[in-house]
Amino acid sequence: MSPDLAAIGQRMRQFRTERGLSLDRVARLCGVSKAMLGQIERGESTPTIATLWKIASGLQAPLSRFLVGESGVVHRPTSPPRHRDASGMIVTPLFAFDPMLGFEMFAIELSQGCLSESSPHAPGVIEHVVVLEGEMELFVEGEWQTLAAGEVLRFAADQPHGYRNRGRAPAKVHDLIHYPFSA
Amino acid sequence: MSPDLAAIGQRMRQFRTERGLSLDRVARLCGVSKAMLGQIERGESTPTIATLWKIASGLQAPLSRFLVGESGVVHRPTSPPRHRDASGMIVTPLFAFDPMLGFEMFAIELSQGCLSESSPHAPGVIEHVVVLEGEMELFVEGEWQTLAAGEVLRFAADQPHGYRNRGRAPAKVHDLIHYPFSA
DNA sequence: TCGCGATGTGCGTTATAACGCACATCCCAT
DNA sequence: ATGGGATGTGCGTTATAACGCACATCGCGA
Repeated sequence: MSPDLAAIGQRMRQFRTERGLSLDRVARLCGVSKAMLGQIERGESTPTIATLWKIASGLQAPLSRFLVGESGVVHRPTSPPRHRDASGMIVTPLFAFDPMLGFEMFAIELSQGCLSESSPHAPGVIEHVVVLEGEMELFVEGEWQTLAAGEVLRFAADQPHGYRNRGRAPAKVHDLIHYPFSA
Repeated sequence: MSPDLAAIGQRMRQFRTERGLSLDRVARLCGVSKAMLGQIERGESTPTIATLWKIASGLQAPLSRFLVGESGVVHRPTSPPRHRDASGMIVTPLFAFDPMLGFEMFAIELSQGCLSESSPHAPGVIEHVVVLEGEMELFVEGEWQTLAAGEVLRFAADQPHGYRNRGRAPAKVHDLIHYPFSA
């Protein structure tokens, strides 16, 4: 969840040393003092976006090169951050929302007979549903659509929508919610 | 392209007013003083990445929402053509790549004993793996990590990485590949 | 008209990002 | 050893990000 501020310095240092650059050289390349660069790499200072941009620009690297959080770490759903809904939905977060990536992802189990109405999200929000097991129905744009295992549906979630399971077995789905770059 | 630092405040203000939020409300949502938010919106102050992260996270918006401008939304279901790899991987596209969303998503089945080495992708590319059935191993940052069903892993894919299945059953996983917003 | 809540901005203070410079260390070549 | 160049870190100063609070303004209803 947290931006992992300590790690952005480590990525910068790795990026720099990988191409054999000195702090002094980088300082001249991007117009940031090498003392500041050293502090950032050691996690003793969090840069402003202005200086981070100067660094990324001077190194010709995308911003996301330094900003992505928690890379290479396995998330084990040990004790459930698992959260049961009143309507019979069991929601398990898979990937927490990350501002740099713009989406979050859940595993959802729909018990038999479950019905969940969802009020519209913010404008531009898009949901992606992948059915893993069982069968479910999605209310989208005024009508119910049936999805079997292996089928997917992408829809605009800034409208009223809902999920239900009228089958005789629980349904397991993945739900990816993507937040827009513009409304 | 230049970051257009003056415009990031305008985008924040537009984002906020579009959903009828007050500075005070946003301040409480993301833990940043409303005075600071006002200054940022007016371009009188450039935030640190820490506060920008707090803002984006509190507003459930991607960082790139304020760093670059974009527009357009498409929502269409995709049909699944299936594609077998030489190494024993069966790759089924779930969601095709969409430039507006910045990612694509596959369902992958790893047959028993399968081994697939992947050369590095472009800088900033991030993969998200979710194990659905069976067990698999991922080579990330110099070491193999084991993932059981229900476990997930996010890693930087601009480095050498690989997948293999040394279990006795086929493994089913989802793979989401996110491409950075280069600048 | 009066007042009251809500909103956004100005102000003084504190925390800290960023700079320039000097110092310590390491690495070679002599 | 020994000196000199290159590298990374510590230190004092300055610029400014960030905070809390108070003030000005704008509806809106009594």
